[in-house]
Formats: sequence, structure tokens, C-alpha cells
Amino acid sequence: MSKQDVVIQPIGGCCTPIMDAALDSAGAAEGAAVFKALSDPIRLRLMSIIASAGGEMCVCDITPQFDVSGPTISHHLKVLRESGLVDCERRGTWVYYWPLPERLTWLSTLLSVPTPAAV
Amino acid sequence: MSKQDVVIQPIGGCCTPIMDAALDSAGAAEGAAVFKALSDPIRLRLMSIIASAGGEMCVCDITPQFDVSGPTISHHLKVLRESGLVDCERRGTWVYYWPLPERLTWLSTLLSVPTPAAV
DNA sequence: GTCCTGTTTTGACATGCGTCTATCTTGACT
DNA sequence: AGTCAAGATAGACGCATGTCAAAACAGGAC
Repeated sequence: MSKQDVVIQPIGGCCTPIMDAALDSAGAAEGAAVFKALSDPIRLRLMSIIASAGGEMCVCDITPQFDVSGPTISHHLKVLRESGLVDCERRGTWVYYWPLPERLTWLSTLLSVPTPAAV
Repeated sequence: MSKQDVVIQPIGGCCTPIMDAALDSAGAAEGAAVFKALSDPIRLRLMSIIASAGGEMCVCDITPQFDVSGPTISHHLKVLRESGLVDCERRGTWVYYWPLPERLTWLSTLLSVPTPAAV
């Protein structure tokens, strides 16, 4: 219990849960763009694999886990990157991806539901 | 600060944050379907309007807030309904929508990031 | 019953998006 | 230089989706 005074930190310059205040058009467009990045099963699984890796992950270890072609994985990783959910770096032959937790925290806060005790 | 022992409740019979464990294909498909429902700006704003209403909301009070036709709003509300994010009931001439917070909590948990102290 | 209003459904259209193959880029190694 | 492998990009294809106008449906008022 308790949590009454837990303040969810305003990471990323945002934000208020949608149960507390309705989004305006601009906020909705911004949020929807990130949700769209997670709205594909392959991308959501990619995100979860990278996020749960506990650090960074080589593309060469990711691609074999999927049944689609390399370019398709590359395309999906690009979408995640352009949404600010992951970032990457080339080191030698290989490319490594890691999660950007700020964006996840932002979405999580947006969707958070106040606990009965917290109201 | 403090929050070290705050346990996010496993509402909806689910789930583990993606930073803790990668989703399998089935879990990713299930999650992606709900994110897809929120991946349209109009739908996300619809969701936020209904969720922040503090109860239920009449379609007749929702539609005027958007620049698209009535059938389009109806279509988007149907998508939200089929994703388990809202439910509705007709009372007389009007139809009322209200949020189903379990789905929001589920997504919020999925995207939640452990605080430094909580690790 | 008939009319009117609020909402949903239908059907059509244009655009968007996921996937592939083929090609290009980058870097390591001879 | 040349070659090889890992990823990214380009272009094409087909399916999914957001939108609207028109029609259908549900209730209330008359």
C-alpha cells in the first residue's frame, strides 16, 4: 500500500496520465506516433528483446530470432530508432542497439491509472 | 524518493515489463494489437477524453470536439471497444462510453521502467 | 402509425505500411 | 588494390486502414 505521495518523475518534459487530463491534438499526435512504432508485433518484440537485454544487443543476435528477412528487421529497427525508443552504434562489422528508457517511461506514465489509494 | 518496495499490481492476469523479460510471439501480437488501437491521433485523443471524463461520456459530447465526420468517430470508437479499452451502453437516444482501466494498466506495466532504487 | 434526431453500418476510394529482392555502404582482412 | 560479411537502403508489390457519403438502425415525440 501507500504510494500516496509517490511522484512519478516528469521525464522527457512530460507528462500527465490520460486519466487525469485529455490530450490536445498535438499531444495526441505525438503520443500516437510512438504507439504506432509499437503497434507491429515484430517491432514490439524487437523492443522487448532490446529492452530486456540489460544493456545493448547486436543485430546479428536479433535477426535469427525472427522469421522475416534481414532488411525487414532493419526497417523495423529504423522505425523504433526514429521514434526515440532505441539508439544504435556501429562498432566494426556489427551494429549494437540499446533502449532509450525515457520514451518508455513517458508512455507508461501516459497510460498509468491512479491506484484507489492514490485518489 | 523512496518507492523501493512499491509493487505494481498484476492487474488483468498479466504482465511482466518488457525491460524484465522479452515477449514471445503471442504476447507481442496481443500487445501490438492494443497499441495499434492507440496509434491513431484521433483514437488516442478519444481515449484520453473518455478516460479523463471521470466516468462516462456521451458520443454527442465527443463528436463536436473533432474535425472529422460522425461515422469516422463511430469507427474509431468501435476500434477502441474491440481492443477492450472502452465499453459503451445505449440509453435512450444517446450512447455513453467509459474507459476500461485494466487494459491501460496492463500496457502501462508492460512499458514500465524500474526506478534505479527499485533495482 | 409517421417524422425526426443520434449513432452505427455499409461500400467505396486513396493512402499508408509490411514485406520482399536487389543493390549499396561500411569495415575487416589478405 | 580485392574480397567477404553485416546492415542499411531503394524500389516494387499487395494488403490494411482512415476517410467520407449514403443508407440503415434505434428511440423518442407526435
